[in-house]
Amino acid sequence: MRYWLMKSEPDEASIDDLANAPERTLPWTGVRNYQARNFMREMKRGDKVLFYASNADPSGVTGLAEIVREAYPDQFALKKGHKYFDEKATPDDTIWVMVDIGWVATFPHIVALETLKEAPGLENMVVTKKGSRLSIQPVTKSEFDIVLKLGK
DNA sequence: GCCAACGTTGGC
DNA sequence: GCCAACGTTGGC
Repeated sequence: MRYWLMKSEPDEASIDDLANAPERTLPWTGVRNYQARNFMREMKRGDKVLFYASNADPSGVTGLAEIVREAYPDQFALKKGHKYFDEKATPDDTIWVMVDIGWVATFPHIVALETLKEAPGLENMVVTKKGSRLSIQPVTKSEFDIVLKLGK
């Protein structure tokens, strides 16, 4: 089992949106970065996800999710006019993929980025590093466990 | 294949 | 809203 961090701006999808969605699952569309896409391709059903709110006040981890459907073609890349349209995508190769995630838990309070930066053991966590813009990041088990504790 | 220009992300 | 840090594009 692997662990991940997935960023979303609250306007796009928040942990509450996930908790209130039908079957408490949401498709994770719109990833248009190759490194992030490649991580999505590695995701397996049951992998755990730290749900991260970016561009928020404050930004931070708001809850837990898990992978309920592994990578499949992101059809929005084919939809002309859609904000996730990519003119290089074809039906045979949409270039981009999405996964479905399921709600697991909403933290009683957000674990702010500042808290993550100060927490012992998270010094090497990708999200705490300067200039880390990647929207999908791998997380180690020990990092995951520390964040879980901070969220309780 | 280099790299300047441009666009985007996301903390602050 | 600013802007640093990145990623991507495209001329050469």
